[in-house]
Formats: sequence, structure tokens, C-alpha cells
Amino acid sequence: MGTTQLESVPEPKYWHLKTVIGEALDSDFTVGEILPNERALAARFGVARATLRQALEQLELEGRLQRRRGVGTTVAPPRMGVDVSTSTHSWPGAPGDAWQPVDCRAAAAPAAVVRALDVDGDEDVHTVRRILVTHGQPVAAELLYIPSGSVPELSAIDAPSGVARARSVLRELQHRLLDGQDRAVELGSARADDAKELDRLPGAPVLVVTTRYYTEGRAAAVSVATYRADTCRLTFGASGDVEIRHDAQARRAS
Amino acid sequence: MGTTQLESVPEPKYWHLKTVIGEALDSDFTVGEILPNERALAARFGVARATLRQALEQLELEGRLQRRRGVGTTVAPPRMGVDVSTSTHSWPGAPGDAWQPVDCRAAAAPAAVVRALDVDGDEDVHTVRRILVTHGQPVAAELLYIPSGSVPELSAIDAPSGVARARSVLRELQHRLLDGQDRAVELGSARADDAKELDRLPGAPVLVVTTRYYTEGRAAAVSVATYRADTCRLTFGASGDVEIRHDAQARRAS
DNA sequence: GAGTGGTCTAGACCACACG
DNA sequence: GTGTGGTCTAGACCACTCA
Repeated sequence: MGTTQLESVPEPKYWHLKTVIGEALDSDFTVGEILPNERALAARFGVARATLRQALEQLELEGRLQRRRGVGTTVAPPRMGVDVSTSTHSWPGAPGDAWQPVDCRAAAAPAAVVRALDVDGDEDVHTVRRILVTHGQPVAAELLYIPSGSVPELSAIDAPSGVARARSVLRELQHRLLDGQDRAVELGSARADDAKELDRLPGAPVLVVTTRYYTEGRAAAVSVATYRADTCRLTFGASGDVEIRHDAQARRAS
Repeated sequence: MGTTQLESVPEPKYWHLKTVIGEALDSDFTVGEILPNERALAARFGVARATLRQALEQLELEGRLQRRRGVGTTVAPPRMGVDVSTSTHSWPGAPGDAWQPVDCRAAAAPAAVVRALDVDGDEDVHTVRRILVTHGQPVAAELLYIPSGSVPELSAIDAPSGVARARSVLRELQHRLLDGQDRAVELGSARADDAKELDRLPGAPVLVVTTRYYTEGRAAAVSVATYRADTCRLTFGASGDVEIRHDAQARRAS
């Protein structure tokens, strides 16, 4: 039985496709350009559409492509750097904070938050919704949890739920001392509500940044921020005095 | 034509499946337990295998499941926290560094590294391969690039390629002053070589941590470390003096 | 060799954006 | 309406692990 293929290591088709298309993106396409549609591409490469899609999914995961239903597949710009350095010792909502408050309501905390904060499961927690928009694009959605016990003054806020209340809560936070914070980054998939804020489909890959804020020796608040993994690169500020520059990002003229 | 479904918002099947299975994992399964195989699960839920797989892929992405060809699908333990705090102002290979050197060779640097380092594209770069293993599991694979221009003493190293040479290069690094470093985290997919070190298939989702080391006001070295996104949570050390504890992680007795 | 997850096919229909 | 990507099906074969 002669084998038809000479390859001793049969690389999956979608993997090979990904390489080929990836190289084509570098050489034959410019940022923002629209690719042929999936059916056409599949036909051109002689594979089933599902296989072609597997390759495109990988490229999208790597931030090389952007796909939108009803529109098409475009070449993505380089990922934007988003500074999440923990060196800024300040509460959320401090002056210069680019996040936009969206809403605030009191609610029972999810289990994960209860664990991180060491509060009672039934205790109500002030939950502030914020989003981060850069260059007109939604970049991240955050839920900030502040147990009533941490900042008793919050009970006095009379604004109903909504942006006004969110602002009040954040303003109240600034009055307190911040001892420190710690941070963790992991991969996740967007919940339905986050996906909506981020203009993505539910399940889209996101980088989940969990921050704990400490005051008086205990965790006083927790923030869970989900960043679009396709468009973002999280940066942690330089320890030295060197200015960081992402050269590929510079060109934007045409 | 009456619609058969009453749902006004037809949630995708795989999304619903993911929720159902996710809840089942919490209530009916223990860590390490083997799930029924994909064909059986698909039959039980009355969906095609491809649809079932879409749900499992999501759960694997979130670190809830672990799938291995020829073996089966098991319930994954909670992600392990891996400290990548930039506050440790030291070169790679410093005492206490848990990374294991694997190899070292001189080679032309990839384009991305050339950009980060501001070296000539044709200049040879010392490339050190290291891996990080925790609790017997491969966690991350790293490529550390040191241009000859940064550390001239490296030319004097006579060890051929291999672990010995890697150790010599790292040892030489310690003699130099480290001005600072900066770090970025983004989502990527494992290249074939990294996948092999990480015991995963090529294309597996990884967290790519890029670190630049500065000395004498310029970037002297770059490290590109790829962490298994399914099993890792990257942590950035506390700014305060509070000890962080990942409760689920503590138990390891048996 | 039996059983597992991984790849691939060739279709179909759906939800969405846009003209 | 037309065209796009997103979902879903019912098969098939392959690569791998393990007894």
C-alpha cells in the first residue's frame, strides 16, 4: 500500500492553513482590509468551510483578524497596549482614571467574590459597573465589589442606582487609605453581560484581571475586569525610567 | 407558520450545554474524575458531537476541564497561581529562580525580538531555552534573547550548545547591573515547540508574557514566556504586606 | 485491538448588517 | 433582499493511549 502523502508528520490542514493565511496577511494585506468571505476562501484552498474556520479562529485568537457577523473578516490592527500596572497606588475612580462609571447597585456577591473578600455570603455588596473605552473602542468591562462593611459611609449615599450613584460610591472611596493591592491575570470567556459591553459575542476570549484592594490589613474591595483578549495587550509599567514605545502602533495615517 | 420554539432569544445550544455541564461539574463531579466520552455525552444531550465539543472547548478554555487524546476528559483542578511580579529586580537565573535551563544557542532573532531590542536584524543573539515546572507539571516555556552587543563577555563562553552553555550565559548575566524591566501579557496560541514543552497540542491557548530587561538605559535582553492558559493564573505580588492565599490550592496532602 | 479525543467533510439553516 | 459570519448536523477517518 503506497502512501499517497510523503509527509511523515501529517500536520493538520487547519494548522497549515493558518500559517499560509498568516503569511499572506503580512505580505498581501493592509490593516482594515476585507478578506474574501469564508466560502470563497474554503473553495480557494480546497477545504471544507469548517476547516477554514478553524484556521481563522486561531488567527482571530492571536489578534490578527477581526470577524463580524453580517460584515466580514478584516485584518486587525496590532493590539493596543493597556496599562494595568499595579504601581499606581490609588483607588478606582481616582483623578486621571480613564474608566467610565456606568451603573451601581447593591446585590449579593457571587461566590468567587465572597471568597476573595472574606465576607458573609448574605451580606449586600455595592457593585459598580464600569467600562474602559480607548480610541472609541470598548476595551474592558469591570465589576467593582465593595462590601458595606468595608466602607460604612456608603450607606449614606442617597442616589438611586445608576451613574450618579456609581460616581458617589467612587468618590467616597477616595477618602479612605489604600494600603496596597494585588492582581491576577487569567484567561476566561466573556459572560453575556460583559460580551455586550465589549461588543463581542458571548464566550469570546477575555483576559480577566482580578484586583484586591487592601485597607486596614484586610481586603476591602475586589475588582474583576475583563479585557478583550483579541485587541488588548496588558502592560505593566516600566520599573526603570525608560519610555516604552510600540512602534507598529504608530502608523495610522491613511 | 407557527414557530415551534417559545424562546424569544434562542441561546445557542453549545452555550446552554456549557452552562448545564458546568453546573454538573460543580455538583456531581470531583477533581480528576473522568467524564463520559464525547459520543456518549452528545447522545445523552441529543446533539451532534461537534456541538458537544464546542461546549467542552469553552470549559477547557476556562480551566474547568482537561482533555487528553486517547485518555479522556477529566475535571481539572483549580488553576495554580504563578507569581510573575515584576518587583523582583533581578536577572533571569538569579538564585531562587525556579526556571530550569534547557538549552542555549546563537541564532538570528525573530522579527518581534529585533523590534523590542533595537538590534540589527542580522546580529546573532544568544537564545536561552528554559522551562518552568511546578508540582511535576510543565507550566511555562521561555525563550530568552540576549544580543551579543548587550553582554560582550558571552562571546568568551566556550561551552557548546546545551544546558551547560545556558547555565554559563545566565551566570554571566548576574554580573551586570539591572536598571529595570517592563512586562506585557497577551493571549497567544502555542507554537509547535512550546506546545511540546508544555505537553499540549500546537495552537493551545497560552498567556504570553514579554519582559524587557534594561541596563545602561537600553533594552539589553528580552524574554518571551508562554504559560499554559488552561492551568495557570498569573499573579502579581501584593503591594501591601498582606499574604495572599489561594484557598483551593492549599490542600495537597495526599 | 479497543476506546479516546482530534480532524475533516458537505451539506443546512439562522442571526445580523447593509443597501 | 443579499451576503456575511455563526450554529448545527451526521457522518468519516486519524492519532494517540493503554491494557
